Amino acid sequence: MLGKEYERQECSLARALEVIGERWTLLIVRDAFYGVQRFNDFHAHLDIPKAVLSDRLNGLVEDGILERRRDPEHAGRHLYALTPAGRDLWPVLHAMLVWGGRYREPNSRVFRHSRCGTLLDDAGACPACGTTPPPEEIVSELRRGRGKVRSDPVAVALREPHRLLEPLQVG
Amino acid sequence: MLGKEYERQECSLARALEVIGERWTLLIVRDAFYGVQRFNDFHAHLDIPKAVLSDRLNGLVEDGILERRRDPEHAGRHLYALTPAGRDLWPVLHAMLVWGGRYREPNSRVFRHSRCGTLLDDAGACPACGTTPPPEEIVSELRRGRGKVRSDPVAVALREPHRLLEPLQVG
DNA sequence: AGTCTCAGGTTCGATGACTGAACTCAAGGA
DNA sequence: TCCTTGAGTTCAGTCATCGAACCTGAGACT
Repeated sequence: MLGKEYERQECSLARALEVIGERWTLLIVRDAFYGVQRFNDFHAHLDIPKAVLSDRLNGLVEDGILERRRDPEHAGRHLYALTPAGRDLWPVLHAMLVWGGRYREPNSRVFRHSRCGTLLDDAGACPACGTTPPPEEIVSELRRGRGKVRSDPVAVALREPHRLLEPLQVG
Repeated sequence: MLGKEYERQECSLARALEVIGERWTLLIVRDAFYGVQRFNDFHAHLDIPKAVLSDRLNGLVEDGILERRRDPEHAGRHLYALTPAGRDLWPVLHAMLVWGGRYREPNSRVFRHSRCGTLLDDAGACPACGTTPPPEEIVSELRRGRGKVRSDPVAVALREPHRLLEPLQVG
């Protein structure tokens, strides 16, 4: 995005948008919540040009949203995982998912509290427990009849219910 | 933004980003919550090129986030106001303000429940009332010692506490 | 050793979005 | 009448994004 900064805005919204406001960035963060960790998996699932993906991943690492680690199983490869600051983006993501689901198109996935199996409400809280579960306690599963469009390995792996932040077994 | 769409993503987050994911869009929506209604006021407060502002306002009207009305006091001018769908973006905005305030820079404004004067918590709820007030019941005021940077008429008008969505008296 | 494949990038030209400045146009005031 | 102000539109230059092609290092295969 041309001039991703909004320097003249003295506002924490502007500061947040400088980090997560660029094209593709929030979709990358979403996939990170879904457990995607590898460059190729992001690439396969997002249809994003590799150059842009590389740029965004570097930016997210620099900004402290993602952490880059060496892949212990494959020398020379990396794994990307959300930092605590990145995990704290869950309320933002959830609010956008809810809004989009209400006004654009129902989301293809639903979210349950892993402790009790109850569907989360629009505020991200569990009506049964009366708490707002952190992402580690949220299980995401496909809504019936949806999610058959994409056939990349990540989309296939995500057809099974899956706990957020848990590394996805791809392929 | 080049190809603002994310067609291959079957996800309500992608749908939401197609509407509010472009540069400047969320800052325009923020100002609309602050009561900004006129083209020139958005322009003065955001330092946004007029061509882009015009494009974004048209897009937001098309997408049902803003409503364009004739200005009853000035023939040929317009007023922009949030639709119900636009007002429902408040949780998204608030979540981003909170995240940016925590990890980037404390926000220059704070938010209180107008009924009881209590500061809202990070989830946007009023701890005293136990409810999550809608934007019409939220008063925003400058945090002490902040907000002296900009001197445009909108920034000046916003130095007084102000109820969200209430048209701002500028100039 | 030489070749193949694959993940994870980088490089490249073409296309399209953003920018600031200049321009237009209509309404209202001096 | 001229001037100003609000609300845009137009335009050339700059910059981001796109998709395709290319590169590199690590195993794996022959």
